[in-house]
Amino acid sequence: MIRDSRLSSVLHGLLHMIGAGEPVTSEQLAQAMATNPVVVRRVMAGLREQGLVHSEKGHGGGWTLARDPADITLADIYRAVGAPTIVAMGHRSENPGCLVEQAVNDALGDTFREVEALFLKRLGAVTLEALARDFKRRLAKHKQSLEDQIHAVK
Amino acid sequence: MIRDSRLSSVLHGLLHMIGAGEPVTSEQLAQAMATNPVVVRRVMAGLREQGLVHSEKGHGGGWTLARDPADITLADIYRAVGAPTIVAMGHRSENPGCLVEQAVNDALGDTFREVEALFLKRLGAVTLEALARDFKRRLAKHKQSLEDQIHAVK
DNA sequence: CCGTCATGTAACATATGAAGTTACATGATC
DNA sequence: GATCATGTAACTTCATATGTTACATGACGG
Repeated sequence: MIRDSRLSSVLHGLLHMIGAGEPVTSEQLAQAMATNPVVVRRVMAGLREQGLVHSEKGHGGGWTLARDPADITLADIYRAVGAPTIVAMGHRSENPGCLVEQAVNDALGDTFREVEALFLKRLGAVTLEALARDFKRRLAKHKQSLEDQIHAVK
Repeated sequence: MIRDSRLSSVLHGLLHMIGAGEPVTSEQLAQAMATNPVVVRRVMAGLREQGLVHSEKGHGGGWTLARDPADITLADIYRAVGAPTIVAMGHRSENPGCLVEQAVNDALGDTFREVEALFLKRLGAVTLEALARDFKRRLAKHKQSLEDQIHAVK
């Protein structure tokens, strides 16, 4: 079962970065990601290794996107956040000789790879830029809705 | 990430059941599944609710298949073992109003459903009977291989 | 019936891994 | 060199899956 709360969390942080025109500190990201600074650094370290973000120390330091958001897809992020294989069964590494698992893997091995490929393909079709645009649209709509409510009360 | 060690474990148990012509006790299944009887009952309870297996108390009691193995697919088992949704992101139930997650779900909601559908479709194409046959084939081959080794030593 | 064997299930214990925390080192800017 | 930020190791929760104990329920065989 795919259940990555980290991907969701990281996206919060990245959208926040796009909004700000300057480096964002781990402290600030921790707010956006509803966690604490050290966890932010830990997670962002993965993205940095993949060349998605850049970090700077000292005054005015913090995190920035290392690439154009239009060149970053959700697949990049998903991989960087650490999802080696999407589908895995049993204790393949523990009992590689188990005949039951051999039979299952023979019957479904291709399926596992196929499902994973489909998932990543779709993730790869969504850029961070597209997501940010959609998010901004929702935000504007949300604000409008709030204002309408205020007017209605008056 | 799909990572169901239970499916693999349950398959061990079910193949064992097919082999035996009589009810198999939780104790015996626990051996086959490398766990203990209570866990077996817990897991098998899910299969029973789906009408895949049947349990009988008392002398000569135990677990039996409730259906022809040719009519049971791995999808049935996967579902019964408890995998409501394969793909899920974030804490949708916690922050249903979160705009970031709304954007992600809008962009990938169909993908999630699609990936899950593909996975279940492939699982649905493999019957327990087919798996059992393949397993037996491997077992025979394995035995043969062992005998060959013995002969070679002589 | 009554003893035995098996499942059914609640309640608790343990283990595993993710997430959070503390502490301190490193490097950059002022 | 004081301050601000990341980098990282070590430790502490926390959640969840799994294992365990204990006992109730029901079935069969005498």
